[in-house]
Amino acid sequence: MGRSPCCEKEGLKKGPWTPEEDQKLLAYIEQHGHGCWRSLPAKAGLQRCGKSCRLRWTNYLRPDIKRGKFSLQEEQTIIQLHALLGNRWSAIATHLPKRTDNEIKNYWNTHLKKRLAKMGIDPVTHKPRSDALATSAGSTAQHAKAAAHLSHTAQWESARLEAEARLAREAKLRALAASASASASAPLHLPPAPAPAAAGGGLDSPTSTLSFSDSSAATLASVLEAARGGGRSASTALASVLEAAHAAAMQPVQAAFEEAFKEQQQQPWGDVDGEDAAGFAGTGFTDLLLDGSLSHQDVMRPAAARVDAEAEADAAGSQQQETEEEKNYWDSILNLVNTSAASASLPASAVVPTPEAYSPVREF
DNA sequence: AAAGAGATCAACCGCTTGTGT
DNA sequence: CACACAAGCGGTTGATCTCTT
Repeated sequence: MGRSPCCEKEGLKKGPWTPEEDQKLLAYIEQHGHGCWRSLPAKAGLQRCGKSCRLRWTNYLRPDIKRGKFSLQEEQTIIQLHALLGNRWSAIATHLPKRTDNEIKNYWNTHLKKRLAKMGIDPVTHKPRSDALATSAGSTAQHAKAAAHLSHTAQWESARLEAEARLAREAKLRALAASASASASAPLHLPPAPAPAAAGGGLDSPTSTLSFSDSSAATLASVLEAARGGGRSASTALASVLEAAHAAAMQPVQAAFEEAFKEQQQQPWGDVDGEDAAGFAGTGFTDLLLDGSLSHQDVMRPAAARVDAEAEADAAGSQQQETEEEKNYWDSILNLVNTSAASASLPASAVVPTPEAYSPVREF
């Protein structure tokens, strides 16, 4: 309450932008920067609300926007990041240089979501459909086990969050320093360029320069960093980290994607996007799965194998084996994060501590 | 060639968050 | 601390385009 609607004034135009309007907006921002969006339309001579202008600028007119078809690599990155972050489109967009959150959101809703669904993967949870996992016998035990695992994960991640609080401070300091130097060299009339992320910090930049040709480890690490430094609040960061930990359990499925992707790279595909000359096929790696080259079972095998292994462990009462498995699993994830963080020249203090630093199962 | 269905994506809406007073 | 405002964000809509019959 008390907040006036953004387009309360009558006579403000809505709907598609005309080239003339685009030109006015572009010319004004190039000359003065956007400044206060609410007052911009009047100054620029536009019959639009500030919100509409901001949207038009950020989603369409901004010079650092790449338009057109998403590359295979971008698709893969989106899927991975969505598994970790959920529908946090702006966060995902920070890891896809020159792509807007709106564009990514649209692409997810119109392409990727459907593909995953067709493959029998729940696009929300990124898990194989629940019916594939829940067998009639022993499902209760599995649910209890899953809950225990989740609880374990939450405890473990909560402990790690303490270390990440420190990282958040460091990341922000780095981002501040980077943006200060960027502003000093930015063009006079344009808004300050977003801080580059190459130095390991400032990953909340919409034009992050993080290399996406790197392994998924880099993605995971950068996402965790974003959760630390780019989150809106501590609670959001906590939620992000917990979600990330939970979603990381789907790593085997992601690995299957990678495998399918590699196989596809060796195929003589046509219709390759010009920017994907590195061998990315324009048909999309999921098509490989859909056309039968790689069966659904192939895709599901890694995840299913894990589930099966756990079920067997249950049957055998082998809690020891399971504990080892989980420990190894989380160790491997952390190693990925640490390796990536180290290679990104993060200070030694920024490297996430290994589970040995604190007991994986910890009382609150 | 025309009509209908489906896909796409720019833009809007309303809520949340951050910040200043 | 409470409030107001600006900006950001994600969900949704609707116009337009493309494909299919």
